[in-house]
Amino acid sequence: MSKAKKTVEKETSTEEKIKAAAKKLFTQNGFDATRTRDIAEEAGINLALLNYYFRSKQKLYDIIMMENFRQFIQGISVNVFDEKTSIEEKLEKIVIAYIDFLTMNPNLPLFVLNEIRGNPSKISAEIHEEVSPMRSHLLQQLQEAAKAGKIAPVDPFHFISNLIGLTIFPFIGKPILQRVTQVTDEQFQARMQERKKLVPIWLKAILTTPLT
Amino acid sequence: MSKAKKTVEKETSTEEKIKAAAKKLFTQNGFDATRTRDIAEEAGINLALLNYYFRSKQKLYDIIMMENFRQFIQGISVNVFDEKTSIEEKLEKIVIAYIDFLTMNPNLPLFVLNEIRGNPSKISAEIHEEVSPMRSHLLQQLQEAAKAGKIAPVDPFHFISNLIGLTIFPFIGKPILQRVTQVTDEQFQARMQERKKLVPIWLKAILTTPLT
DNA sequence: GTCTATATTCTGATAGAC
DNA sequence: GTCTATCAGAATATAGAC
Repeated sequence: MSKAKKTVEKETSTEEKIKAAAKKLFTQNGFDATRTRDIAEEAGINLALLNYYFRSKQKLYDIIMMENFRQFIQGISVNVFDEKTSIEEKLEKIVIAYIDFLTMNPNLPLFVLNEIRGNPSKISAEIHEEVSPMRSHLLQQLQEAAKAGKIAPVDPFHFISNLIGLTIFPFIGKPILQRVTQVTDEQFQARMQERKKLVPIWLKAILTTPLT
Repeated sequence: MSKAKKTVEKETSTEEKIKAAAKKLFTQNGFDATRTRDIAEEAGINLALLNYYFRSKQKLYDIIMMENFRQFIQGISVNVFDEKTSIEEKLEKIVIAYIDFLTMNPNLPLFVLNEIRGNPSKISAEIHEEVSPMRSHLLQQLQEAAKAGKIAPVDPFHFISNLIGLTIFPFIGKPILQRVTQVTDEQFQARMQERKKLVPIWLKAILTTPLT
């Protein structure tokens, strides 16, 4: 408090403006389709500044990408490790957290999937590190439920595929789904809210259905 | 038979070679990340020939894209319109056809989704034209089943989301799924074969589960 | 139809003034 | 820190010989 500050400094810094613009365009269009000039314009700054703050387009992209990915997987991590909640509750919470998160970041899943496809090894380490414990924890709890006879034995691959497919896919396929089912943006949002309670019910149904 | 032909002409034409190479690279890497030089090299021809046959990279891409998309949606169309088969049978056939098709073209879904995101209006007309009758037919049959009390009333959006999500998503998310569930390529293929019979069972379970 | 060589455009990055 | 002007390289597209 000794030194008087010029202003309250509420404005976002140039660096943050660039990152925000980059996140928007990169997640929307991917790396190759995004021009550094477009990022600069979107950020309302000059092209040279982009290279002043971040050394190159690639470095900026790497930073954005990692932050995106961390967000993407940590959207659910909070809810997985609580020892007290039952597997049913846990699934409910995971699905709700995912849908809420993706409602705020609808372009992220496709972006992440593209990134992984184009650069499999890069993100792999990150995935393994961050996701692995969650997966183990969740699957173990499922196996215990199966042993207790509450659900049918679970194949991890199918379970994860179903969980993610039912939860995330609508966001990935939103344009095609809306076109095919003639659903407006508002209706789409409403449907996703419905799925918060529907998907856990369906997952339970899948888990308890005998495989004739 | 009057004129003697030089050879049996089994070789694919230059135009076809270019299209095959373009399909491979475009679906693998997308539009921007694919270089015309790479297409030419992959096709075993000269770069100039690419512009000789197709006016530009964009025009070539448009052609490939449309053919891909037609394949993508027609993978199921054959099975939808048969009046005699029950809704259960129809779902079984659709899922099998889809999984078989995607096993042969694993990169197509992500490619198509990206294309739609980057260019929503372009494909929209195509979708509406080709898919609309199938959707109507299928959903009508579902509604009749619901009226007959065989299944619960169905929301078209949720049903289509579930059908596509459970069937297609594993192909889109293959890299991440394999990493998370520690599954090899061979095991992945085996799981997809399993899903041919599992997904229809699960869809039936979802359709018959009361929404408490 | 197919090639080589070249023109043209685009884009990431930098130099240098302020 | 921020800008203008510009460079260097890459990529698409074309001209013209064969």
